[in-house]
Amino acid sequence: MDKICSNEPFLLLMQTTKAIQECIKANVAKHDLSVTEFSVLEVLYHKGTQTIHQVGSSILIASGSMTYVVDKLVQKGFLERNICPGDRRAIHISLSDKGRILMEALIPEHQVLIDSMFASLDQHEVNSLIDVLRKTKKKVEERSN
Amino acid sequence: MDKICSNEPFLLLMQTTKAIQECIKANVAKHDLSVTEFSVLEVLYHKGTQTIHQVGSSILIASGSMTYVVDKLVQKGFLERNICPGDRRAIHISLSDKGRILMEALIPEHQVLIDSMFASLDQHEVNSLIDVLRKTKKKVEERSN
DNA sequence: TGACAATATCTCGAATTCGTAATATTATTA
DNA sequence: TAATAATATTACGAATTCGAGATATTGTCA
Repeated sequence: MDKICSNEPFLLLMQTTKAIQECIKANVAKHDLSVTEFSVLEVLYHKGTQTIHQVGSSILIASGSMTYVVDKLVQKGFLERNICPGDRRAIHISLSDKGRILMEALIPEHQVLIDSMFASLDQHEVNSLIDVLRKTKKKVEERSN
Repeated sequence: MDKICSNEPFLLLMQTTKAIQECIKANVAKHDLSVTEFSVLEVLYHKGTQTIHQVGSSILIASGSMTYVVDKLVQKGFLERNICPGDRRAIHISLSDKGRILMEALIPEHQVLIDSMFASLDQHEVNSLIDVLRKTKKKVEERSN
């Protein structure tokens, strides 16, 4: 978004994030996945079996969208729906063998990609970035309340 | 996006940007505008009459999406389509009186909002943020080529 | 225990964005 | 100058996301 705005940090923040997201999108697209689909698989890979609701909360996706993306991933054979013992309202989803194999290959690759994006920063710069972003995020979230 | 990822700056960047975008979205929604619609009006406010293609390039929106959003804004009475003298392929868009009045009120308010998001940072921190984001953006863009 | 609130998922329609193809016009080049 | 390439917009279908409502189930409390 090439917004016209005198606030330089704002512009750079938007542009940098957009560039990063494009990069991630292009990367997961190689494996015929959308960013949302990848996020779902990522959560399941790290946390194991979860309910649809739990995953949706993790990646901040509406329930109707979760139904859609879970359908897609089941169609592609990367995950399975199962009954949730103890709560018949909920549905458990977990990686299929195919999904686990995919993610075992993808996760390290993804990590390297993310790390490489910040590889030009020294430790001091990383700490400074973390500090400044925390402050900014806090400020923005205060405003939302 | 509550991604599971050990890279702290990455996570914070995504979360902070998301928080900022939500905030802007909520703010323009008060005036019955989407962020994309606001962006179009913002470009026209600052640059005056532009072709649809020029505005689309500025805010990085596909041509088909531009047709859609321009239709919406014309319906709402905020802008006008006009012939482009000198190039009969192109179409000029510009703020209507109603659109200009809206933006004269909205732009300063928007600027205050954006500035307030970074108000907790001192000059040194702002400079550091700019510097670090520039480096990171450059790094990511290199990767995309 | 029975009524009612809360929760989880799914269905469905609306909104938005993209990409490709079609159309019209302009620019280039042989 | 005629043929071709490039450009600007629109038309249209596909993909994705959201939110409200429907259904089933669980939790709470009088």
